Amino acid sequence: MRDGFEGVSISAVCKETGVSLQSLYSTFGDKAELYRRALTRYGETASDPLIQGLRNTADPIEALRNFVKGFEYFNTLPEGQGCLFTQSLASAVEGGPCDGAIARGYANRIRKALKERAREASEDGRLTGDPDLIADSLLSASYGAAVVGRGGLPKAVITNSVKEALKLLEP
Amino acid sequence: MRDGFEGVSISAVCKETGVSLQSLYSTFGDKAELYRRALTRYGETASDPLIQGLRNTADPIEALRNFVKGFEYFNTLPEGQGCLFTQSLASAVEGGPCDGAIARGYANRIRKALKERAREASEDGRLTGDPDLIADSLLSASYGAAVVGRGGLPKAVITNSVKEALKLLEP
DNA sequence: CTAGTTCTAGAGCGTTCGCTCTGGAAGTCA
DNA sequence: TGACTTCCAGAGCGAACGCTCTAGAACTAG
Repeated sequence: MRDGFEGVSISAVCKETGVSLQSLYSTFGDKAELYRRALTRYGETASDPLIQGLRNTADPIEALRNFVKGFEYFNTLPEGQGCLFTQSLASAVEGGPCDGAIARGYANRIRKALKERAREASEDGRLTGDPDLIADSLLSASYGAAVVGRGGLPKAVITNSVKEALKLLEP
Repeated sequence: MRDGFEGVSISAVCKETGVSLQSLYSTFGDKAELYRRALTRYGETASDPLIQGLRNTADPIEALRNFVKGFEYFNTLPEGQGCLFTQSLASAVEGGPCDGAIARGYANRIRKALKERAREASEDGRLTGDPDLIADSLLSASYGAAVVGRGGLPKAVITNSVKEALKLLEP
């Protein structure tokens, strides 16, 4: 996964996971399907909890602030690891096996959740400015942070971005 | 390039560019070097002008605003095209041929230029808030916009992010 | 023209790819 | 025990990979 769809071979996956070649093919069919299932799984374990966190935090401002603070996570990853969806979107080729569809689906769900909470905060009068602009700004910022973290740019870039983004969420 | 380092074969490059296999190898040596040269070339044609624009625009606020407005560019790209550096950083694997070093170098140069202009604007009293935070925020936002554009997310995400970022650059 | 250089199309090298197939070990139930 | 299923290591398939090599076309210089 670290190396993307083309960058890794099936035999490497077997070696790394200890799963036999046979099991792998009988379970997933082919490499493309394995990749899609991995992305789906990643969504379930990484993005779904994120969306849950956005939705379930009672206070909308706190929900959004927690989302932004989560960007710091990308400063803690070991070299060569990062958000699979960001990598998928940044390398998306329509028609190919990794066409970004799964990552795009999750992006739209996160976007929707962000908008809902931002509008909620706005209606409560606790957010100055257009909530839709802020929601899209935070969504885009999350991808930016993922790239910065994975790419090994100075950690201050993310830290500073978080600080700045949090200012948007102050009354 | 569209498909990253592993995603494209040398013979595909020959077919696409019309350059003979021999010429290609005698000029670049091997595939990894060709990739690095392509990235360097991309920096010269895409990022250097960007940095020049940041540096040469007399008014620092206008320079930063133009940088942000440039994000809209990612809304105009055909499918499967985008910023090579963003793709490189998002897929960076240290030790591999595409370890992100070139893209990282350009990132730091853009970051430096952003900081300089932001500080300048701040010293002129035309920027509220910490210029370093704003500079890193804009840098990160640029990568976010590149991902959003390449990934085919709704164009409004970038448009809204630009609008919101421009608000940071108002007095 | 000839001699020398530069370029290219394409065969071919060894390797690895995604994927299939087979032989036999291991486990299950009677 | 014996019939049956489930599993896995590894050989092997055709294709594509990165890269090299060679024969000859195209060009230049004198």
